Amino acid sequence: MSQPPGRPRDASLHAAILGAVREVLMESSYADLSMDGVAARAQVGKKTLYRRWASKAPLVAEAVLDAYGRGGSFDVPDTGDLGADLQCWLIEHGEFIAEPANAKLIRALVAAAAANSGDTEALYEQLSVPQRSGLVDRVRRAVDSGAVRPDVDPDAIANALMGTLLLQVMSSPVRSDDAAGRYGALVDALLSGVGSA
Amino acid sequence: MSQPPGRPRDASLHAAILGAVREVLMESSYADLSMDGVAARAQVGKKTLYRRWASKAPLVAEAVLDAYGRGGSFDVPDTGDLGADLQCWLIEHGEFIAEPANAKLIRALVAAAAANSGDTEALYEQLSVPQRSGLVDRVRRAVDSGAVRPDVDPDAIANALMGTLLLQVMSSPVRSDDAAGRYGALVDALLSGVGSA
Amino acid sequence: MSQPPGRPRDASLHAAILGAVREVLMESSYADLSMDGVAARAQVGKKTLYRRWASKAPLVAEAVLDAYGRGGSFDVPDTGDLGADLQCWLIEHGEFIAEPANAKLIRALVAAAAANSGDTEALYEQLSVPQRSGLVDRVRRAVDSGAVRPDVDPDAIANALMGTLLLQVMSSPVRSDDAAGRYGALVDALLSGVGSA
Amino acid sequence: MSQPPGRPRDASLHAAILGAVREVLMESSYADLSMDGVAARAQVGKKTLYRRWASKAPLVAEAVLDAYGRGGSFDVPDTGDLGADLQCWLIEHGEFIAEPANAKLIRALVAAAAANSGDTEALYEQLSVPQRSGLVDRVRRAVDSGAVRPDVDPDAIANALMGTLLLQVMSSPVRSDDAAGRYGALVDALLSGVGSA
DNA sequence: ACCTAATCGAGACGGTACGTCCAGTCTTCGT
DNA sequence: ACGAAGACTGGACGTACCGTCTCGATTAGGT
Repeated sequence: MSQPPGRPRDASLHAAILGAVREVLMESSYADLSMDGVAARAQVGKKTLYRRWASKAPLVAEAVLDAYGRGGSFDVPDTGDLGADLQCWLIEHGEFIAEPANAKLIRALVAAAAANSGDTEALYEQLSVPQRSGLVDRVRRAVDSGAVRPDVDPDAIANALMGTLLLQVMSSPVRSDDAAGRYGALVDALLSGVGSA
Repeated sequence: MSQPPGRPRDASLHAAILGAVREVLMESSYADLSMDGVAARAQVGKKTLYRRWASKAPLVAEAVLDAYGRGGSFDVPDTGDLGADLQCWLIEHGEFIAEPANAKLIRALVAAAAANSGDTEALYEQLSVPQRSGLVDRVRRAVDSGAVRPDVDPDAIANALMGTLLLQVMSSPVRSDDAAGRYGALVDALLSGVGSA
Repeated sequence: MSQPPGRPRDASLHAAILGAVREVLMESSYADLSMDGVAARAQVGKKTLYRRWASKAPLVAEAVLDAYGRGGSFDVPDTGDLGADLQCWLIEHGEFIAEPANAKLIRALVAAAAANSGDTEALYEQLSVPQRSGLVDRVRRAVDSGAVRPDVDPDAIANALMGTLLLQVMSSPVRSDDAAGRYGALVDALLSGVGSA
Repeated sequence: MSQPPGRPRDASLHAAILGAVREVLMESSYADLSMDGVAARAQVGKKTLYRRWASKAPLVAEAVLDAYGRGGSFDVPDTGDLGADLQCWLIEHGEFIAEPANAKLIRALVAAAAANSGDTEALYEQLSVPQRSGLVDRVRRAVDSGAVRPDVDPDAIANALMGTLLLQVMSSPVRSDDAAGRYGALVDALLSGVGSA
């Protein structure tokens, strides 16, 4: 289990660089973030950046996902009440993206994914796959316990919830006030249907 | 109704430029699109571009929306059957974004909106506002006719539908096959609820 | 006789750039001169530099030769007295290179010529050919008029004079005081020989 | 005379490094020589380079002077015949620099000296001082022995001879054929004068 | 037929970022 | 302490792009 020859990479730089990326992102945007700027702010040579990340997109992706893993919560609660659990998850994430700094980070990740055609899929899945699987599992458990109809498509539900949040993030500057109220309405509609019963 | 003095703008250039933008976008991505490249491909001087669009973002936006208006349909049908109408709208748009070329265009618009914080709102609203209003109107009409419960939030429904499509377009390369099937499931859940009743 | 299409190059930038190069060169050295620095000082984009010069070496060469053509004198006088004429030429150039600023410029040209193997010949000849031909012509005229022996090699004389100056430039920081006095001694030796006769 | 503690320096590396420097210099130029390249070619760590030489310039200087001391001869012969002795010295050095590989080495040393204003004096003197003192001594001895006129300036003679060689090496690619013939002509002129007697 | 005025293609311009490459230093291991 | 290997900061390299500008040439109205 020997170490490769030469000076090992400084692990502490990783965090410093990702932190610098987040700082820049919060006070400007993906387009305004430059590798030069990150290097300068992190007190790091540009070569160190390119040794660890191939380009701007994966660097931003890691910085954002790192923050999300650090501060955001991924788990879907399971109290037995599916409606309450989904609404709880929705509100939790809604509060996260209501924070302007967090919204900027997510928008930067979307920009990184959308800008370069090669990176779209890879980067996007990093964020969405764990979320989706948490939601799908929760719904599936509700199906298994008989709480919801067996012909319900858990993926469709998960997409609707995540899509609502994504749409919210992208149009956040406007009208984020009443967004929270709609989360309950969405879950109500999904749970009980809109029919005039 | 007099014409301003000087040589009038060549109207045919508009279409040529937007077409060139779409060509570039389809074979690469937003990041790879350069104003120089567009000018060269459209056989146009750069000054002509900046005379008509303030920067890259609105140019891309118009090119994409132009294609959307040309090939996609914005109207939500109203047959009286809300479920069928929403599902029809969803499938129509789903087929549009299933076309890889169209997906690339939409992703370019998302990139343009997400990259520069100043453009996020403006560009995003151009695409989402007409869609949202069409959906909200349709749902509201269903409320008025008593077809659905009066406490339903039309905006929450619209967000869920549009968000599902947005999420779809961003992760399109993977799993676009069974996506269409889920549209019915989503509408079912919204209409009838997931409750095991 | 038509002008090529597009905006023509700004001729006034040429002088501004060459001046900036000379400024940098006088307060530092060839190695310390950077294209970035020149561009910044001349208030010019880097692209403008590379549009006109392929690299640092030819840029420096033109800047130095431009100054030499502007301020230095190339002509060998012809008063009929070969010794006086050569000594005059030698002193004139000696005074030019005694000026520290001028010596720095010449050293920069030498560095430009010596650094890149491809440029050595080309750059060096630009400076030395006109000088050499002036000297050789003058000596040849003296041969023709019978003032000096017909078996004298004008090129050998020219090389000795120019080489003395070149050596002087390269070791100038030390001992430039008594250099002037030696010019007379060299011409004396060449004219009259060192023999004890 | 005690040995310092720790592992002693590997003396064989010195030659290997200098050899690697000369190899690189002969197949490219001073500008194309990098410390990384030298370290790689000599199978040596960069730290080892900087432990022994302060920077690129003195390393190149030692490599070139090492070759000069190895293959060229510095001594001015003293057969009693000053003209023959100077011509012999001139031809010997002329043949050395006529070898393209040697010319490249000398040009690299000139580049090292001319590029950084701090190194100009130091490096240049390393090569020229021993040469000059040999020539000056030889001429002074001729003065003492009465073979030449007492008012002859030995430094002026030495400068003319060394300058001729320096000029030759800098413009070597062109016209190195008849250069050798001119050495005799130069010595003739210096010894006997150019006057038509 | 001239004149004014805005358009057009072409391409130079200043500025900024890109991604690569070096110089010179530092840090790991092994000798 | 010395050795190879290689990560580190700092900064220059040469290229590409953005958005502006400056040419000559064109294309309309108004005189």
